[in-house]
Amino acid sequence: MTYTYEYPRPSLTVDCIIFGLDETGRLKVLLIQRAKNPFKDHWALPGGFVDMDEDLEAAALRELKEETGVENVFIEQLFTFGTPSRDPRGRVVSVAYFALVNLAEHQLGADTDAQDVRWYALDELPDLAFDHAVILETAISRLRGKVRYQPIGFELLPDSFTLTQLQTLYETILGKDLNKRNFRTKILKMGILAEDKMLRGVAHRPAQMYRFDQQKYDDYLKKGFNFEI
Amino acid sequence: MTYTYEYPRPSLTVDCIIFGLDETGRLKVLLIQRAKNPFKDHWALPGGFVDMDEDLEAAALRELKEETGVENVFIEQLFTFGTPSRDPRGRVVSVAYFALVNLAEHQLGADTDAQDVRWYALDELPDLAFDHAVILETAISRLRGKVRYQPIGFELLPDSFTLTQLQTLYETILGKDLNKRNFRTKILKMGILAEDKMLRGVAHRPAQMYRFDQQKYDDYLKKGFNFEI
DNA sequence: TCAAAAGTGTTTAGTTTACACCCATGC
DNA sequence: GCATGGGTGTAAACTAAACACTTTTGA
Repeated sequence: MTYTYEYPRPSLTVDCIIFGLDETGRLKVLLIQRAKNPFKDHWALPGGFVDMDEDLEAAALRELKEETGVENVFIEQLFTFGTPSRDPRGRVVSVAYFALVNLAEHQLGADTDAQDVRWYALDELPDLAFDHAVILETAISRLRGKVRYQPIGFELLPDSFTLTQLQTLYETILGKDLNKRNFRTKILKMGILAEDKMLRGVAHRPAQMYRFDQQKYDDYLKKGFNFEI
Repeated sequence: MTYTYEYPRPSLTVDCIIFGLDETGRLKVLLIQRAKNPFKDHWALPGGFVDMDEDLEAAALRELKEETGVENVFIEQLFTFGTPSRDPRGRVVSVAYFALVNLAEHQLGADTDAQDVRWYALDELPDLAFDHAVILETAISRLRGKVRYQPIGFELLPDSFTLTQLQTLYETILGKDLNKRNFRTKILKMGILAEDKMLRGVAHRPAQMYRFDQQKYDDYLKKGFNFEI
């Protein structure tokens, strides 16, 4: 079966940039190792062709699940990449989506298109296929921007977390140290955290754990906000 | 001449949302009246099909020029719209771009695809073709967001302008009144404006006019900034 | 008792918000 | 001289930034 058109058409794909935090607080990105040419054996962002009757976002979620096993994530459109030379197979335009997830909550599993799936630390990236290094750079910039006006971090951390964990995450994303006193004051003043149990069994003073309070967060958003840290 | 592929492919288009300020300070958007079906005679955003060897941004600028006569503008990618039902001709995915221009600096001219080209005030919009009302809404939200962390307005106003003009623009975009004293203090403290001549011949105290100082603006950006008004 | 990380007090500088007032012009 | 917008002074409230200190635990 073939498909014929009066004018030429580019192929349309989606790619996913999924960021996760590992146990030690390092920011990682989800990559697959390609099983087919072009770029066989290279690492790449999960993604693939959009079906004819499928929403772009649905295509991204489908490919993500098929190639990596990751599902139930909130994705957000990042940018559309369409430089004519970006794919050796011909003109391929790709709509990129990104998401933040708690790495520990997702089981990885490669399928036929991918030989392997893995979380890579951002400072230990392999060479990436196509223009995926550029796409990833774009996603990192967006993440840095987003953190300034939205309470990122809750998606990345476990349900219950300490303020030090949250601060470390912000420091990782922003790439700079923050003042403990001021960070705590600011975050708590937002009133979007609820106290949870204490973190005990550590060789230092037990930490108060918090959960993200969705109700209070919604109220906070309505008032207009500023997450500048 | 026809083009045959092994798998079906969506069509790819670009659309442009061009905002301009008129003499009286109203925010307007550039629309064309379609000369062809579908949606013949309806008003729509300028746009069209992407050529096979053409960058997305180049396609947007080409279509903009062809359909409206507007050229030499900085466009920025807004979002990609791909709901399967958005175009009655079949699956059409559209990459939307937006720009801010000084309306007075651009001469309008319709071509064959458009019967007419016109600036429409945002509160007097006609029914729009396709999902262009949704695209426009998205662009307005982006504009409101952008104004908070970037010195928008300089593209929209003439080279030389008064602070009241700038304040009125911000009030228009944000949809709320701002305090004159505080607006002036904040904008001037940024140090990105240079004094120009006085605005004379008006029936009130002459106003100091300013120009946007590109050099100082670049310095300001390097330091990190906050355009929250 | 010590190391390690949690958590608090407080001062200072700077920013934001709000309101009231004066200024220069053309008609 | 008055209507019209341009432009300024200043007090009070709030935030941000910096730094030093106390607390609680396990080993």
